[in-house]
Amino acid sequence: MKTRATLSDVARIAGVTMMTVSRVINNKPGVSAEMRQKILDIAREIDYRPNQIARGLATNQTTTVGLVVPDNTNPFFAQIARGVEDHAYERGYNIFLINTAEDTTRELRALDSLWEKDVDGLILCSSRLPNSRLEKQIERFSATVLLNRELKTPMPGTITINLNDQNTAHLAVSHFLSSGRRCIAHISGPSNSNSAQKRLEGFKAALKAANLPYDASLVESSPPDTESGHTAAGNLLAAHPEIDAIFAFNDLVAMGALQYCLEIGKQVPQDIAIMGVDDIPLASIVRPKLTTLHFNQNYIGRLAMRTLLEIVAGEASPASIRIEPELYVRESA
Amino acid sequence: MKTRATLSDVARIAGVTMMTVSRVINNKPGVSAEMRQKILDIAREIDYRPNQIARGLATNQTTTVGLVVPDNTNPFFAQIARGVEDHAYERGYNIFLINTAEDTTRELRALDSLWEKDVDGLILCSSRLPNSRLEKQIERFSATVLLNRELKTPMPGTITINLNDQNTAHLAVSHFLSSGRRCIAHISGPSNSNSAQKRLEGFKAALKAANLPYDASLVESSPPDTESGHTAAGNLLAAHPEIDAIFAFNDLVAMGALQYCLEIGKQVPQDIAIMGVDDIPLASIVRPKLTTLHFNQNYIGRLAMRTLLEIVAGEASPASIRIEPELYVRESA
DNA sequence: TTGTATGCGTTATCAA
DNA sequence: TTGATAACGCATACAA
Repeated sequence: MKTRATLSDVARIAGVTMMTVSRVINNKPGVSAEMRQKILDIAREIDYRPNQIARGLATNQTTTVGLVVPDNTNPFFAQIARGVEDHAYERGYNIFLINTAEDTTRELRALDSLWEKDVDGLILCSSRLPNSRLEKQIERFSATVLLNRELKTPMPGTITINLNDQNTAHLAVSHFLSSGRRCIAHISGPSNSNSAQKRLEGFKAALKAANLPYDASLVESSPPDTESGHTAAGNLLAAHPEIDAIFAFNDLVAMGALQYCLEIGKQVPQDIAIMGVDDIPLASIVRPKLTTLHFNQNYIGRLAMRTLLEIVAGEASPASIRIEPELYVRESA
Repeated sequence: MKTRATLSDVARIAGVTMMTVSRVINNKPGVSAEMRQKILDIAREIDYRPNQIARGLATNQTTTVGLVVPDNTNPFFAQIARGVEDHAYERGYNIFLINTAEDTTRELRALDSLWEKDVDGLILCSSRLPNSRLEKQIERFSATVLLNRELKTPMPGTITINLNDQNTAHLAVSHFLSSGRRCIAHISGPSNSNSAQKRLEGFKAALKAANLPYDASLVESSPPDTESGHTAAGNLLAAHPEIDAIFAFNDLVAMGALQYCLEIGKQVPQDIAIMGVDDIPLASIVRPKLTTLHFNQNYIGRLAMRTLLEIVAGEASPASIRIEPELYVRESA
């Protein structure tokens, strides 16, 4: 590794001070045209690149943001991350990606390390932190976007982006009902997940609105992955063979449920209908193709990054953004 | 956002110089036990965290590494990234994630920005850069791990990790042959991908070893995603309806091919066998379950990070690591 | 065991 | 239009 050129290298060669070099590098006025050109030439010649660490120390801006997700392997968050990174790239930012693995200790350490790294902003997805701790953490960052998590009271410098979980559940139940389903089960997400709670509420509300009773034994909580969905469906159907529809927490879970139903010889959707949430790419690949409540994750990711930069620029006020689902009827329901 | 405490804040309160505080923060000897404890207490009290930007400037170490992938949304790289991040977390490192979208311009900009950010090391996956440019880029980093990419000649401070692509193709063809397939097609990856080229070579070699002729019209190049696999299979089968086996570049492509075959009413694997590569989680979810050449991506990711840190620590010599595939026979072949 | 001086590469504030 | 000086927060070498 050859040692990198610095501002003073350029300055020495050009026979000027670091300041004038700094001015041209940062496109600031106050330098003659010929001097500017000369410096630019030299900089290119010796392959000078500003040291962002030093710049960060001087300006308190790192052109760096933190992205914290439960699991970047989950297609939902993978797509979100891609959207975030795409927009970050366009704006000249770099992103620190950190997984929490649904572990609050790890989440706390993630936030600490981002703070130490002095990121310009934070995008925190599906935080599992209790409110008080969460607020304490967020206060340390000058700009934060909370994804999949609400705040009891607005906080300066933070904007929340949430899926409309209530409506999501409502659309699912309505669709089941309108296609004649009568015994609807729900595989709920992690009980400490905000979305899971909201969707369960929506599920209950939708039943009530249809004058149907709510039976708690038709709801099974599960981690948000395929195997867990598989076993949850097993439990549900063992206790209630009469189930003719399952509303799953997300597509991954729905996938597992679908697989289980197929394994025990059920026809989908004839015998039992299955609906997921998210519309991950997988949903349209599996057979039967998954009916799901679509969210455009790439767009949400970009939106999160864009919003974050607006906060950084001081152009945004505390706000909460709600994203609406769209019902994509495919083959499983 | 409240302003953060600095070393000198702690020092002032403790009534000592920054130096002694620095010593206890970094666990260095030369401080009395009581002083150490007192400073620790104060630091916790005012929630002091070392500013890694400043520390980085002073030490030239940022405890930060860059991870460059074509697409973090591709399950293969998502798993790799997870492995990298998991191990980074354990070692106290943060990772910059950047997508190249298979675009060399974007890849170059990614590497430039990582260099400016002064990362301690670089993990570069599936670089699409021509050799000369690649070498020029790598020289700038003190430690780099190249994944899915070979180097003509070893370079100081860099280690390559590659899948054994030749053997991968060989295992696929052998399995097809031993199960009686006679007309084997290959959906090859991007022509500028190292892996794609090697697998194609292996494919040819395996045919030759079996005394079978190589027919170039049985090979179709395709981007490494599901839709592309779908259309590639379409092209192949339109020209050669007699194809009874397809070796796909990866599971995503295989998935698309599988879907296409099902759509035109072929039975898999009775009429046509399909094999992928990677063993992404999806492979065991889809129906029929995909037979594939398994690689443990999480392990590879961790290995890459571990290896990188060994280079950083000066404990490693230039080397090339080769990962062997394992045939996972499931249902599609 | 503790402190002083200096530097890392850059920007900001004045001055010339 | 350019330059001198200080500052960002911390670590290193050397003294005391």
